[in-house]
Amino acid sequence: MLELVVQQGIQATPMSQVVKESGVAAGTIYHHFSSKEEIINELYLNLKIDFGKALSEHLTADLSYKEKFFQTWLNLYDYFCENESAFHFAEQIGHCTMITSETKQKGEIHYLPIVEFFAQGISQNVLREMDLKLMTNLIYGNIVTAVQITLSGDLIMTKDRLYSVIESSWDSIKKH
Amino acid sequence: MLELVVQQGIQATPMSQVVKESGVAAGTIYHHFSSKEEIINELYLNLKIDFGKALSEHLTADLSYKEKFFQTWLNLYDYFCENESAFHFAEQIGHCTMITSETKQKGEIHYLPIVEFFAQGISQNVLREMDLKLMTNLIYGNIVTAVQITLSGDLIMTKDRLYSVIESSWDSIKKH
Amino acid sequence: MLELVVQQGIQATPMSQVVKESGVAAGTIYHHFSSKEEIINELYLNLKIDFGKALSEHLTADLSYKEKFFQTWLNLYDYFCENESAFHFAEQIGHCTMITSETKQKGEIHYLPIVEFFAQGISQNVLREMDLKLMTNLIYGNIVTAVQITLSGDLIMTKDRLYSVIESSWDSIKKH
Amino acid sequence: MLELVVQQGIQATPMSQVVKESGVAAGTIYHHFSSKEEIINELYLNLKIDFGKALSEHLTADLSYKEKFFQTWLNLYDYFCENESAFHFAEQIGHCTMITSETKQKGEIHYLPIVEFFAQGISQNVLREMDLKLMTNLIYGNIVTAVQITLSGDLIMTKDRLYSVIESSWDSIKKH
DNA sequence: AATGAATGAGCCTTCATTCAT
DNA sequence: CATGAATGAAGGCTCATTCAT
Repeated sequence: MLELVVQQGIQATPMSQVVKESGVAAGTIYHHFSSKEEIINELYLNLKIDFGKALSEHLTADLSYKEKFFQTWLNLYDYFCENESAFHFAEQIGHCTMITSETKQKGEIHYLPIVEFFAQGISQNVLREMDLKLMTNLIYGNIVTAVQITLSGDLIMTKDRLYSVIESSWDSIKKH
Repeated sequence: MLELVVQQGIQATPMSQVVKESGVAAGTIYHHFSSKEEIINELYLNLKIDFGKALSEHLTADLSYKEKFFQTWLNLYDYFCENESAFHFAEQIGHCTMITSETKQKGEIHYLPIVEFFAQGISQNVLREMDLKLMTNLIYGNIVTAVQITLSGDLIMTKDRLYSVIESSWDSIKKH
Repeated sequence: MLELVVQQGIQATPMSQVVKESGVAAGTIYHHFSSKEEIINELYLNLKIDFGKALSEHLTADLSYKEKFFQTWLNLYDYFCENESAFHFAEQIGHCTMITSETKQKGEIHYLPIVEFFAQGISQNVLREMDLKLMTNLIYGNIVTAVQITLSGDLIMTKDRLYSVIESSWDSIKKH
Repeated sequence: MLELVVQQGIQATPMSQVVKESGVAAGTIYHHFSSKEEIINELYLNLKIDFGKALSEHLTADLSYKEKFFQTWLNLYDYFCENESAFHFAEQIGHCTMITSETKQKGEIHYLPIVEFFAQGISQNVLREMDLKLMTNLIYGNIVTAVQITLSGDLIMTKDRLYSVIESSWDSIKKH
């Protein structure tokens, strides 16, 4: 059911549509969730879990730090491109007041491995000194930009272009 | 009048609120604009003009290319921090279907000097080879990230931190 | 529910009034009908069915053609006088664009027996040669006129006067 | 200016359109009329005058009573067919509460010659005994029916058909 | 637990009318 | 006299939510 709402995409989706697509009655939904806000928060959390999972794929021990960075970057990029509605949902979440700060905090847990990964990079002198929040958001922003351009269709995202962007990302945080 | 609606911030703002805050009657607004959509589009365009103006401030001829980049970056960052509602409005614009593609096209005109600035950087071998759309969006994304963190209050944006971010931005596109 | 709206009478009646008089909430109405237009069309069809039923009452086999004509005429006249709002509704329907041609077509089905009755009259040489559409509309118009005068109260419609009108109607289409 | 509103046709026409089409400002209109209702009433009266004029055209002294009836009938029929908007306006007038009974009374003055014509017919034993109001409305209704069918385009109103209708009208009131 | 009809505040917009200029 | 910007109540309709069954 949560999946369905994600596929709908937006928090702008009326509950009436959710009801129709989910195949259950309005009352039934409100048996499980106290409000639309709760559904959105639940969804948000589920997505964060998915993101967390996606991020750590294909990260074998034999990869160098930079290679791991590239793989992680690509993991999120691919996930968003393949789950367009999840991406748009995540995009909209940022600009709506429906997500409680409590939920946001809960969601960040799933990003801890990444934050940890960046922290390691800094302590190992592979990445430059920078506030972790700043650094992670900067890179996340880069990925979002790449996904936006890819999905908009304004530009065909060739492999060359994509790797050039990742390289940019890397250069922006790597130790000089 | 446009200013007032911008201060409201969001296109999700109901007209009833726009009416209340603007201090004029509903009919009055519709005397000047044919629909909410038109208001939003008008606003969008006005903001783009403002952005364009803000971007080119303090760009004296004596500055080096990198210095100009820094100044431009700061110009937009400062503008957004000082016009928080304009920032939030711009953020939401991206995810709503209200802005016509015609309006978007018109809006891009005001960014031409920047695109030109980046193009120069590439042709002068100061910046790396990269699609212009990609490059500008990447940097724009960096600024947005910085503004978001600043405005969220999660992190105090000291001068050091800010310059560290701009340096990151620069490193991500400068010629190796 | 349909009945209630008919009692309101007019399609010029605002939905807010329909809501108030019907005793249900606005949303409830739109739960059953997708728009005001649909309500009006539904109403129109229901009325046509009622008309059709009313028209064929008391038509026993022992009546002569002329007597059947008189009875039919009176049937519609009585129906309109007893269902004043239905009459006014029917009157207004003609001048509004809300009724779709599809609905109109559906509605005409219920008039077929009458048209058939007139056709028989012509083929049996009881009625004069005349386009059926013209003939039925002429007689319908006579009835409407009589009802209007009756309901306006400008003139007391005595039995004598009424039969005089029906006689006029009859004379206007009977074979010389 | 009045003409313009008639051409618009309907009382459903918004004043804003009247303003636009008339070429004068809203305020100007309200200098001359205290309300939309007054405009409609004024229009109504003007039309009644026009009707009155139309009715008595081509009525030369050499015509027989029946011929005069035919001519009068045709006068109104032609007037309506040639002034479609005036016809529709008149049609709508009946079903709206905007026309005051005072106005209606004033309007009837212009019909007096017709009423007189029918009265003569009765007293001269050419027409049957019938309440004058009833008789005039019956005939008026016949004309309206003919015009409606003509303007609807559902049936091509040939000369034969038209004269057949007028004959029907005549037969409905002529002395047996 | 599940239903879905019912709710009613709120949405964007229109329009007859007013009033300062 | 003329203007037209301003008014604000009212219009049709939506939608998150409730509640009797």
